[in-house]
Amino acid sequence: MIFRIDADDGLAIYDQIVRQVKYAVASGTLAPGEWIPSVRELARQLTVNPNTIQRAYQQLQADGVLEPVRGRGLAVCRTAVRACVAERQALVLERLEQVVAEAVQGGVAPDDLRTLFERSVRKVMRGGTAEAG
Amino acid sequence: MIFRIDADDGLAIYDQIVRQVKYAVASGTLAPGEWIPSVRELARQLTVNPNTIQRAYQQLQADGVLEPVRGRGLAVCRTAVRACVAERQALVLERLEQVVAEAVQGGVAPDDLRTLFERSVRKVMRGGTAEAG
Amino acid sequence: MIFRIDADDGLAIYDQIVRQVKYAVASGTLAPGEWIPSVRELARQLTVNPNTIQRAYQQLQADGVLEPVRGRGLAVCRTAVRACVAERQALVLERLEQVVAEAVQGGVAPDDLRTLFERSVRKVMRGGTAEAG
Amino acid sequence: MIFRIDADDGLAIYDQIVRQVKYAVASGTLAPGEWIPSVRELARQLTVNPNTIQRAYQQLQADGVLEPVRGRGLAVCRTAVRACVAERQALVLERLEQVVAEAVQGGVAPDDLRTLFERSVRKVMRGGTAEAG
DNA sequence: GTGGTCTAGACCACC
DNA sequence: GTGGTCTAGACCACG
Repeated sequence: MIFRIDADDGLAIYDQIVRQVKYAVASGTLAPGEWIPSVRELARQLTVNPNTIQRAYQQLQADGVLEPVRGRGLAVCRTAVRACVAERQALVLERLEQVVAEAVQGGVAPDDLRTLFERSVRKVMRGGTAEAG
Repeated sequence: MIFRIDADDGLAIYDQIVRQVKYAVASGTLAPGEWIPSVRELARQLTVNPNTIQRAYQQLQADGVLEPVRGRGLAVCRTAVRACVAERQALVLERLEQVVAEAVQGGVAPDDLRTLFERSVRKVMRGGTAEAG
Repeated sequence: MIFRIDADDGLAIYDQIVRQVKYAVASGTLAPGEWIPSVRELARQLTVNPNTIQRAYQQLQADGVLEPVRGRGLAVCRTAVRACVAERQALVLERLEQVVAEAVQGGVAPDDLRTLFERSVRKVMRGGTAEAG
Repeated sequence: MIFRIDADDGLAIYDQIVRQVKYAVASGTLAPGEWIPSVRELARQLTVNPNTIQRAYQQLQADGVLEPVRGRGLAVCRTAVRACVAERQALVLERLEQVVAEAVQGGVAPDDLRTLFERSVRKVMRGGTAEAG
């Protein structure tokens, strides 16, 4: 499990962690029943304050993704996968709609938008495969 | 010129105004040389604090989109159109790439992403034309 | 609006605040649209760290009870009352069931339990009216 | 002697054991002079860390409910019954008062509270008898 | 070792 | 002035 934090994301650090954990659960990288890194451990890895991690984990518990096991740590809930997959898709759709809406409203032609979209996909795929392989 | 402010956008109000003015210039809705509403006027229209409008207009001046004319008000710069068009496209592209990157990294298949994208475009086109016409 | 914090409650301070705000909304003491004391103000009143208040308010936002108004403060959501009333009743019922279940399971006779319950009600009513009047 | 541990109780495991032993003594299920299961035995039965059982037994000794017999184990004190009965009743009363106080303070009408209470008793009696018989 | 809570104090953006 | 975020460091209960 490796998380990447981007301080310039605009999104709060704890929120980036929440999102990445949910995505990891949705994509199977983090399986139900598995242990998530301890608060202190992840804080050390990301060189972030433990409180920030704590806050992220707390929200993940409130969202039913993690469950605490007294004195052991935090485990991925067995019921979380479906919700995470659904949420991920809903989130992507929502953000796509927002971008598309603003672009169209701002006078970008739909066909130009499709071109830009394809360019994005290709770029990300290149970057992703290049980075992964 | 009508702007729409969404308090729940997450984006700051003054930023929404800046963006919408630039989009309006890019799409020709706001032509070079035209006058932009006064701070007080727009603040009244949007029921927003005048300071907020002031801040948006300052940013637009700093970005070279508006220029002050002594005793008259603020006019759209004649040189601003090209920059606004470029910026709009760059902005859309940047946001698209971000969404696409996160989706792919989160395990969404490219084809699923295309489906979601097309759904967004159709939805926005429907909503947009319905709302406008 | 006056909140009372009991450090020996066992329940976390921020949780006591959350519960009291919800109860206040449920009972109409805190009306929809009203402003809630600012983070710093309430922290000063209760001589508690602002972060603790902040955390309580954040959870109340997550629960849809409060909504932030940029630069103004936090207001009680207009849709929150029904949910708060229902939650209050559900919570009371849940806790009653828990106490009753443990008592019965622990060998307390139902009639003795009723006596204890009536004694509690009378005591609280006395205390409440005495305190209020 | 069978104890039931509920990890989601909120109450610490060792505390659940302490309470259940006291209740058992109060209701006569566990008679004075009887032996209580050894730390290891009970830990195995409940699949709980032996340290946790140890802690519960220590607390019970401190409360004068159990007494150690060299080389034999822990026995229920002959003087413990009265204290356990009194403590059980006091505990139930205390918790009832707390729930009632919060409910009334939160705006629940006393008569509504009585209805909720009776509903709880009936539900628990049903569940209890159904489960026991 | 684990998570949970709290304090103290700082910085930011927004209105 | 407002809320939002983060750091630093402390203490606690639990296993």
